[in-house]
Amino acid sequence: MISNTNKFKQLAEEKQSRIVNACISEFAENDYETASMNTVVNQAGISKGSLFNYFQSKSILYNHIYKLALREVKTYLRKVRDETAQLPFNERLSKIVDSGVQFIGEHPRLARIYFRLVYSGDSPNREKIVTELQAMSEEYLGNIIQDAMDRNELDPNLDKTQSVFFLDAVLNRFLKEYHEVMNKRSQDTFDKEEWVKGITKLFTKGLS
Amino acid sequence: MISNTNKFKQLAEEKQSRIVNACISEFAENDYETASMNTVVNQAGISKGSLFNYFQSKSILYNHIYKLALREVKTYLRKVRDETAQLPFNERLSKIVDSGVQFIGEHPRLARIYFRLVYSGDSPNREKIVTELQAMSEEYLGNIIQDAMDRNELDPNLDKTQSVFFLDAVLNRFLKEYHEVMNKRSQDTFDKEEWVKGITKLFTKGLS
DNA sequence: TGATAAATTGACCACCCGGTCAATAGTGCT
DNA sequence: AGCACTATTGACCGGGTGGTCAATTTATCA
Repeated sequence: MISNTNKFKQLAEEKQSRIVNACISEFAENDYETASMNTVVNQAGISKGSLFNYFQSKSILYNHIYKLALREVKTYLRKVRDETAQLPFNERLSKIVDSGVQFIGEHPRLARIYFRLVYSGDSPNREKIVTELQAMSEEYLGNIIQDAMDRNELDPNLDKTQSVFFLDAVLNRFLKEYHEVMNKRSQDTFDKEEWVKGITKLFTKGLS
Repeated sequence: MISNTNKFKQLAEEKQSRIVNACISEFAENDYETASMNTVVNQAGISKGSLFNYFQSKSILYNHIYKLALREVKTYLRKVRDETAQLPFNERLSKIVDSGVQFIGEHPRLARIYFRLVYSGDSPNREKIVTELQAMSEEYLGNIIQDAMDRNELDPNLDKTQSVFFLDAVLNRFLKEYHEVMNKRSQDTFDKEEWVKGITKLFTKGLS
C-alpha cells in the first residue's frame, strides 16, 4: 500500500508543521467524527482545497497523525526499556511509569489522541489499530515480565498473558488519570511517588 | 432541577418502551455527537415533533437514558454486595466479576453505553457524570476492601484510595474486554474462571 | 353530532459537514 | 515579456444535523 503523502512531504517544513500542529490540536480536542477539516484549514492558515490536495481524505489525514503519535510513543518506550534492562523489576516498573508521565508532560496533545483512540472513539481502522497496539503492549510488557520471571523476581509459573493484561490495565488507567488531572486540577495534591510505590507493591506483593 | 419528562411518562407503556428501546440502540451504537435523532424517531416509529415534545433536547434525552442504565447497574451491584457480605474477600471478588459478566450478558446495549461514557465520549455533563461514577465506585469497592481489612484478609495499613483505584482499573478493563470479546468472537477460547482466579490472586498475593 | 382541546405530524430552518474543481496566483524558463 | 506549468484558492455541492411550528389528526365531552 503506497500512501501518497508525497505532495505533503515536499512542502516547506514550516508549512508542514503548521498543518500538523493544527491537526494535532483538532484531533486532540475532538473525536474523529467531530473533528472538523474546516477548523484545521483555518487554524493552519491554508485553503481547504490545499489540505485535500495533500491528503486525499479525512481518514488518510487522521492515519498520518496517528502514526506520528505512535512513532513518538515508541521512541519513549524503547528508550526506557533499553536504559533499564539491568534493573530489578520494581525499579524498572517505576521508570516505565516515569517515562509515561514524562511523555504526557511533553506531548499532552499526542497523549490525548492516544487515549481517545484506545478508550473508544470511532476512528477509522480502529479495530486494526487497537489490535496492533495490543500486540505491541503484549510484546513490550511481556518481555519485562519474562525478564523478571527469569531472575526469579516474579513467580516463574505465572500466566504471562494475564499478567501482561493486568499490568497494562493498571498502567494505562493510571496514566490516563494522571493526564486528566494534569489537564485541569493543580498538580499538587498528587503524589506521583506514592502512586508508583503502590503500583510496584501491588504487582510484587498484592494487597495482603 | 425539575426534569420535565412528565409528558413522556404519561404515554402508553408500549410507546414508551418502543422509544426507550430505539434510544438505547442508537446511543449504544454511536457516540453522543454521532447518534441521530432522526434514526431514533424512525426506529421508534414516531414523528420528530413528538420526540422533542417528550424530551426538549438531545442532551435531556441522553440524560434520561443514562440514568436508566445507571439504575440498572446499581441494582446488580447492590444485589451482589448484600448477597456476599459474609464471604471472604477472594470469593466476594469472584462474585462481583460474575455479576458484571451477567450484566453484560443480559444488557449488552446498556453495558456499551456505560463503557462509551466512562472511556471517553463527549456526552453532555460527562465530567459531572464521571465524577459521580467515581464516587460510587470509591464507596462500593471501598467498603469491600474495608471489610477485608477488618477481617485481616488484606493488609490493614493499605492505602485505601489506591487499592480501590487498582481494583476498579482491573475490574473495569476486564469487563470491557469481556464485553468486546462477547460482541464479536466466539465465546470459546475464553476461560472466565481462569481469569477470575488470576484477578483474585493478583490482589491477594501479587505476581511473585 | 359537533365543538373544543390535546396529541401528533413532517416540511422546513439555519447551520455544518467532507469533498470538488474551475478559476486564479505564483514560479521558472526562454 | 510572454509562455507553460504548478500550487493554491474558496465558492459550491449533496447530504445530514438538532430543533421548530403551523397544520392536521385524534380524543373528550355536552
